[in-house]
Amino acid sequence: MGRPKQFDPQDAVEQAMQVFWRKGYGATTPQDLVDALGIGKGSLYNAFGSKHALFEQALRRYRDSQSLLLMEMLEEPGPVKERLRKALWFLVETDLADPDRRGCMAVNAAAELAATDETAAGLVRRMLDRTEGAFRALVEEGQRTGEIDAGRDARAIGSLLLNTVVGLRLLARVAEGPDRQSRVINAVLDTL
Amino acid sequence: MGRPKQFDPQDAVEQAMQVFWRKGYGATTPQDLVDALGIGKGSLYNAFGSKHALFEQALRRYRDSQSLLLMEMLEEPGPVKERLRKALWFLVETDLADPDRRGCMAVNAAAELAATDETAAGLVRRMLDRTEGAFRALVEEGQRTGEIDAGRDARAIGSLLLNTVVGLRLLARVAEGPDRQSRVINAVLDTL
DNA sequence: CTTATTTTGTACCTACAGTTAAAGAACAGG
DNA sequence: CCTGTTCTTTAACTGTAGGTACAAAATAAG
Repeated sequence: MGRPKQFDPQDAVEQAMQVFWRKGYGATTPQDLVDALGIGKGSLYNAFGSKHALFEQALRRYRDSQSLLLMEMLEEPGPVKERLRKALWFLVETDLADPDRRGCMAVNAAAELAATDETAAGLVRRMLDRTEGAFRALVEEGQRTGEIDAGRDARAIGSLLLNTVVGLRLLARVAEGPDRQSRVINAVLDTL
Repeated sequence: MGRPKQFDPQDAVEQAMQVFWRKGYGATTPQDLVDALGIGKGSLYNAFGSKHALFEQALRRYRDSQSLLLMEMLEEPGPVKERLRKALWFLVETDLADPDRRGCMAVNAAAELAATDETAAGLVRRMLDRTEGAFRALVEEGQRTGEIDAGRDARAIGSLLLNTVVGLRLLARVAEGPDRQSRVINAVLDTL
């Protein structure tokens, strides 16, 4: 019962995610959120409790959408290496095409908050675990098809790929063009 | 002429660097700086002008000290691959041994500020360029000594190494132990 | 010793961050 | 259509960010 909300909480979290992604946690003010969500301050705090709680929901939403995106990229048909190359290129192109150069929200959150916000750190940690696992699974698939030497440590290559992605997305924050990232992708894939 | 400063500006910048490194730019307050530098607010603003100007000096100082450190690591005697392995391990061990898990100040600055602070972004960019150059030079040395296949693109491997370091230092912010980073180092060096 | 110059300490100031309070509005159930 | 509940709006409120102003203090030059 009670008066129904005049906004869609899911949509609000989505908008909040966009703001936090663009400005970071600390630099985002309640006013920024009020403006972006198009609701009053009262509603904001009634619905989400605090800036930090809303950030947590926003980061969760980011995780879910990104995971989905990556899984889709990696599960397309074709040779494993090609899928990897496409996925990495997609990330780099998307990052560089973004006029705000937001990079990866999880990477940014780790850099800004990991030391002081254990909740955020844990969220990012588990996100990285999952991504590493996805890469590892892909490598193992490549080993089954004979595309990748079965003697190599799939887990280590998974870690390498995860680390590469993290690096690429950080570099996107300051990169002037795609050249360096292009070299990174080529160099990594050449070793598989 | 005039009254002499009662503190050493270089030392003050060093202390400021420590604070900015630990807390990030936005989360550092003038009060934090006053406490850490042990000087009054008046002196702070008289000497450095603004929080941002002091941050810039602190980031410059970080760059200089880090560059020196890396160059020293890479110029030690011994096989190129061993030097690389030692240097990467040193970074990871240092990062993980830090109770505050500060990671790399330049990486953190890129994640926090690149979109809004062109000065900081440029500083980080040039720092990355130099680091990449150092790695590339080391690879070329390895190619001259026959330790690394001379047919490979030294510049691309330099980019790969730079990207690896950036990733490792970001991971340090959330890593629970050295395992993942250890796998990354092994996987990268296995490919050289 | 005076003067010009720079530093220091203290006080002060404006703006806003992040949140809470209070009072009314919109529903669902009985 | 009254009641209890939940939402919305407006208005506060505390604390601090980031910085400025000013007078007193410490020097070097002459």
